[in-house]
Amino acid sequence: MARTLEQIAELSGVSRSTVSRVVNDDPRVSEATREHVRDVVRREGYRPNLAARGLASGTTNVIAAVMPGAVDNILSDPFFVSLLHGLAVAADERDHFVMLSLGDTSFRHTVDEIARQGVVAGIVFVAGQVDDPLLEPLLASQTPMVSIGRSDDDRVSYVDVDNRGSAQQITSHLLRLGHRRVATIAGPNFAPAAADRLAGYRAAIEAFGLRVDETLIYESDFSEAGGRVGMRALLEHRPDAVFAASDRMAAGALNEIRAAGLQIPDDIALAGFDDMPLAAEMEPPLTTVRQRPERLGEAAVALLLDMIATPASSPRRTILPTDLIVRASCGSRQDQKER
Amino acid sequence: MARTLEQIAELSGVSRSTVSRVVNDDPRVSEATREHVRDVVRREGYRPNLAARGLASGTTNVIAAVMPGAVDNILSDPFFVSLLHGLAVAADERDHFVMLSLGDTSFRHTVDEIARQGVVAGIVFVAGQVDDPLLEPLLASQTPMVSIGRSDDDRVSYVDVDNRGSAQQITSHLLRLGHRRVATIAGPNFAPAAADRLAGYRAAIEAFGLRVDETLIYESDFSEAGGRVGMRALLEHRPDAVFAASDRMAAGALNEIRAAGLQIPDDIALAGFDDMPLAAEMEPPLTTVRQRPERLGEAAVALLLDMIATPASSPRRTILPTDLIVRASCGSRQDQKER
DNA sequence: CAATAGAGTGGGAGCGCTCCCAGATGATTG
DNA sequence: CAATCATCTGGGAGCGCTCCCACTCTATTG
Repeated sequence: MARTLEQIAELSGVSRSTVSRVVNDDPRVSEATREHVRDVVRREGYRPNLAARGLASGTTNVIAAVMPGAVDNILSDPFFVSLLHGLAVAADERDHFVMLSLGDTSFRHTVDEIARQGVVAGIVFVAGQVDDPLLEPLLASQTPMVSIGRSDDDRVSYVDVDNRGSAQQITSHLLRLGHRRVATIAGPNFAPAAADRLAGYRAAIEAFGLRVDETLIYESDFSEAGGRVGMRALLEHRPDAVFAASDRMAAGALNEIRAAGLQIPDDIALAGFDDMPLAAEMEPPLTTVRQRPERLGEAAVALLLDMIATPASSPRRTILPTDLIVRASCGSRQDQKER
Repeated sequence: MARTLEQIAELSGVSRSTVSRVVNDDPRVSEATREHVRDVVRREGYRPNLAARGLASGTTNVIAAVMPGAVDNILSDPFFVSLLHGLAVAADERDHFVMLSLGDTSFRHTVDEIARQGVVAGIVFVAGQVDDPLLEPLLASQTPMVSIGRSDDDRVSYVDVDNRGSAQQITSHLLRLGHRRVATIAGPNFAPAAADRLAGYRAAIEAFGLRVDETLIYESDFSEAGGRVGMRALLEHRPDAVFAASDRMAAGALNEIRAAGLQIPDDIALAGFDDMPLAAEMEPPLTTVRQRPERLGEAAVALLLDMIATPASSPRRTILPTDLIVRASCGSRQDQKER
């Protein structure tokens, strides 16, 4: 059924080697031969056998996406889903496959296997937390790896968005609108992104010449429930604005604010992070930071393939920009902008 | 670095063949030899090279998950995410890998590649619609395949939940509670699950001795927005209960009902389908049909590996049960049950 | 006790490809 | 015009495994 290199060679009257060169875009083939072989390849629908190629060359065109941590958290989050999408698209565009390795430590088995032999050309690693226990075995495997999200480990290459800068920007925006008691519902401390956003929040307040009021900081998780809990706690301290570290948290906060009989943005301004579809549909629409997780995925693949193509000892980093999306929830109507 | 079969053979003083037998659990090895070789394998951390194994045996332990259709729709839906999770877990448990092929027709390329050569042992196919255009090439590839969700094509093996029966059950429940003008917001007609749920709805009404009122049926998409639109249209026809074909639609319907100043369940009872986490948290909590997409994923892997192990000409089907989850939104308090 | 059957083991062949070296051909040089 | 070179092509070797056949050895049979 499926043709082999040898058969294509015979059909086009050249040698195995020449067909191989054509298929792999090796320049040392005359234009005429190349064209002819290409025709035959097309006509016969020939595709090289991946296993054979992998065996002979010692590499593959498979990228592993390792997403550890509690799966419920991971996958219910649209962020990861978009990320995965970006990975898949980018990999496809570059003739690579994405192999999935989801889940918690029970997947240790698979991770081992992925890491060990030449199964995959590289790994995209989505760390669940700072110093994820999977990091070490993955690094030890010597397989090229890109982490999604910053890592303190200086052996790790990563792609990330500018969490700190974005958080500072949106917090500054709230301050510039006249809010003074700007609170934040932070993400879990063990997540680098959460720590960075909190740091950005602090930086904005200090840059504005105010002192950070620790009672206006509540650490929670990224979920909607987490946002509700955080908001409930913060309401006691009478903030006039809240920066939630994720849109889902902002949604929870919104419900809580409303339950307290307060108006958004008049009584309390609200801002989120992510710009999930949900954000624009909230009532009022949510001011937030737009990040494009698909871009992260694409960038990760690009970086990874680059690292594979031209190995370097030092890790590489890519930081993606974000956009501040101003909507009604922060109270930045024209008249308010001026006050 | 990585050892080969041959090296393990030498280290344990037996032949390549014997090690291969041990690794592959071939019974034709004496217990003593087996133990000894196992020890060496463990000690050396030996893992067979997948590419070599694939080349020699002509098969792999990779399963492709092909999820076509508009990705935004697919991946924003927790259903697919859970499904993917189930696939990944089940595959891992059975020493298989999941290769991801997301996306629309731009992925045709990858699908081609997956289908053609012996890259994957089998395919789990998530059809976006009836007669998905990807179905034909996938079938033509002769690769064992399991579809998630029913297919009319009698060459297709699939796993599915009992959409029709579940919809009939929940609709009957509404009827038994005393509701007579039971409407439904159906899913898109091209989705088999949507068609089945609608059929179940019709069946329940007829089984109850009523006539189906076509004005009480609104076809929409599975999204929350779709639910809102559908509910808005249905409100004109004064239903006293609504069965939404997904929880997300139910959420949209709920907002719309509330916006119309009506009470749930007193003015209009509401029921959904899926039992997403959201359902229990709605106000009031949503009566719905629980399906476990992870189970679908597991079942698909189980069926697929079964088909690979013992090929049969006729397609196989697995239908998974669902649970009716009664909560407050349908108005089934004790006193109402009796009226 | 020769004939036969099983159980356990070893090694050759080959999966389809890439890599490397060698050869053929024609163009370029002093 | 012989010597050198670049360009293109062909074929051997081998990647690490599985599969098959052959072989040895012990246990069983009439």
